[in-house]
Amino acid sequence: MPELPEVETVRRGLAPAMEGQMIARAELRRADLRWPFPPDMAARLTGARVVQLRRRSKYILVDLDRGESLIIHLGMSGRMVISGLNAPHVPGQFHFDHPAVEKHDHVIFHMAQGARVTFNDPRRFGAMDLCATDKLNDHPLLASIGPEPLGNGFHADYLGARLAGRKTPIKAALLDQRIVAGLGNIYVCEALFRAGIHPGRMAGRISVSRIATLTDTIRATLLEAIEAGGSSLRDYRQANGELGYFQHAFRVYGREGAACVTPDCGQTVRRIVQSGRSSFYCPSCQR
DNA sequence: CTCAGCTCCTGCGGGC
DNA sequence: TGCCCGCAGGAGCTGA
Repeated sequence: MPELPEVETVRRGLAPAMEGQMIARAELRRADLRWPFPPDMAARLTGARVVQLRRRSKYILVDLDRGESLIIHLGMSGRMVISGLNAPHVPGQFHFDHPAVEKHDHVIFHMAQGARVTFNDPRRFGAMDLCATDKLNDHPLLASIGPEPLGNGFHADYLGARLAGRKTPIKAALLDQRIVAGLGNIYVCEALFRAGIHPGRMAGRISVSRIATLTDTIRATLLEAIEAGGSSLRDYRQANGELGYFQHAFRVYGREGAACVTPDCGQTVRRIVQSGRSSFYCPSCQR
């Protein structure tokens, strides 16, 4: 579920607890998530100071003062919970005591100033790894990821070139992280709806002008969702310290059988399965 | 290279 | 109430 906007919201939410702070102890409550942790991961994190938190695609990058970075992926069910951050002057403040350790709390970062950051992931599709900061671009998980959709490298000419000749449905192409970074099932559905493009349309058969519209709707959809996430941080709605899962109104995702939101459309949102994933769309608005 | 299908994992909801 | 099944899905992997 966490796609680019949710990961970005988590990154922003973690910053007050982690940036500039030392990791007094990294508590690994199991030896692996999707893959085994580096065998010496706890030792390499202990005593390191967090320089800054960055995001690349759906990955959170924790730059440490030792020239290494911790790579974190939330997978599908991964979440971060902050506790014990007693800093009323910090936006997104959380002041409460540490809760009891729960099932699926796999990694706990004990920060030197008392905050605790807990990574909980029932399905364990998440991942963590350590990598030299100046070699991150060569890391196997990051090396082949396409441009950031909110960055300068993502525009109509680029996307048109990458989609040219492709026979795969546009839905699958946009989920391909090598083409564009950070999109998942939800925001692909939403962006295609806004662009008026049917999810089953062959990627290589979309007009130049519609591809330009699509790049715009991808950006707008993501920016709106990030804004909604930022609001949830500001509004203290994440009162339990859990970051990244916020209320957001989707236009088609999860709305099978409901009325299309386009005024006077009158159609009903449909769901189809493409390569094993649900796609939601309006048969009238999307062609 | 491209593309479809399988796989990992657990929680949840529907059907009976 | 309890059991079984299907589904959710990011992304690496395999095989055609």
